[in-house]
Amino acid sequence: MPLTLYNTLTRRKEAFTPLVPNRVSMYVCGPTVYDFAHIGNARPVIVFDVLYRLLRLEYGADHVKYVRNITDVDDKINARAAERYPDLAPEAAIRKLTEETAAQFHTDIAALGVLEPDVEPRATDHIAEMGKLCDALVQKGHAYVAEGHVLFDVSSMADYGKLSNRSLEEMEAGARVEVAPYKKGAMDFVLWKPSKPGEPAWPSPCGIEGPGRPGWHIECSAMSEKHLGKVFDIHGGGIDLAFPHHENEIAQSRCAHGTPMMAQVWMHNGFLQVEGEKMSKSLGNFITINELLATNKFGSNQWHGRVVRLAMLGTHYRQPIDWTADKLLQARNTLWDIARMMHGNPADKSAPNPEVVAALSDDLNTPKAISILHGLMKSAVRNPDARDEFMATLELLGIYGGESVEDLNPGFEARKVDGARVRTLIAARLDARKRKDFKESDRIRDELSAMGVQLKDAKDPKTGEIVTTWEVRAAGTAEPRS
RNA sequence: GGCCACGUGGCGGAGUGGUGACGCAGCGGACUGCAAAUCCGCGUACCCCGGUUCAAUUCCGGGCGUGGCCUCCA
Repeated sequence: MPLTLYNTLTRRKEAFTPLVPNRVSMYVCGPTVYDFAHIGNARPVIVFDVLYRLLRLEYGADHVKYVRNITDVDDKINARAAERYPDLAPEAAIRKLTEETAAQFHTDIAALGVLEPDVEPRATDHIAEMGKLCDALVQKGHAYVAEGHVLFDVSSMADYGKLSNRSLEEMEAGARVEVAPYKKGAMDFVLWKPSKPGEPAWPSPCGIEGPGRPGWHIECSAMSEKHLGKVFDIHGGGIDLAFPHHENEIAQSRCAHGTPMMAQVWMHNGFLQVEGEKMSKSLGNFITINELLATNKFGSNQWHGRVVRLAMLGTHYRQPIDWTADKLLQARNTLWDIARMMHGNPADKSAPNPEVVAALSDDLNTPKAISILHGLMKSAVRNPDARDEFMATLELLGIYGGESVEDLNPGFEARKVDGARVRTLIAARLDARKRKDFKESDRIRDELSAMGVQLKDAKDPKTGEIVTTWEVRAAGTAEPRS
């Protein structure tokens, strides 16, 4: 199936061909680990996981290398570490903070059903590589040393600004911040900077005497080169990173290596809003992945990770997404339907549905894929033979992993009912129904309903016997249809 | 101010130069003692104004609205 991807660099959808035949390399900007990952951070994690799965399907699992980094050196980290662990030495505080935060990140996104990347490099393990990049850039005249800093000279690169489609003149005209006196050009950016006491510090490159630390963008240039090479296939991240982060990555990597491109395809997921507003701490609508999964803070419910994932994939990745409780409710209903049918059905080695593969191959059209999925679900209800393909398709999207309805209903334990008592009451009701004592049977049904138990009567197709099944309704605003 | 993205029915959300994807909700019906579930059926949607065209929601221009980015900063 030919794969088409929208390339921010050209502002077009383009047919995708790996640079090295049958070998796909992908780099996605991961988190800066200083705090809980928020729901906006979850979007690229989920979106590029779908792409990873699709690429593995097309090229084979061993032919795709997916690198997603962890940035563990950053001013925000330094500040947060000092704030949270004032009694520890700076270095120990930073290590503690970054390790804890990275572990939390892994826990949170594992619930979203994402595969692990092939390599998850950390910035602090690549300081030497960053130094080499600095050296190379200075040697080639693309960077200069000033007051202990290494700065990239943007005027040395003819097409700087191509990714974000802005010219140097425009950017300089729009600059709102005072320019540091040691910079040659207003848009020059830092590759390396001196460390003050208490800040993380490494031996500086480019002949600088004092210790220092890397600037923001250099870590991704270093890590992508080490793990994927000087030029690779796909680079992904949020649209907010296009400028300056990715623009500067391109500048560093291309100028250091003398290559015409860094990655051939640049993909950016759209921004996320919450209930129609920008997500920000000051608006009080800031929501972390963990809060979604483990608290009732959003939409008065806990949400299973698969529900979060399905809700996220309901919007095309390049579109802005408005994160609402209603989306989660709809996703949960859909997953409940899936779980009712598929729970306990072992996964099969079938191929996923070709139409869904085609939809995903068209620049990851997940909403269309999900719509096709609804049709597959109908077929699978009627025809158990269709379930293998359905399951394989669910697997490709990563939206269902064999969970039961109860699994998909976090917080279920809190509402747990006495199963033996429920079964006794159901038996009594069936008995009353046989006697046509409908008053009594309705009374029992109401009693169960008050306990949060919903009954469903069905006839056994073979015997004609009435079989009653039951489910516990979820708490909160949205009553499931079960 | 500059650059960019988006604006589709009650809601979500694809897509297309000419027969109203799909889901949720809603309505009608079948089935059921009732209820739930299930099944069948039901929708004069494309922000506004111009232009191109036999034909525009789809292309072009302008407007309005929403959002993003605009240097080492949170």
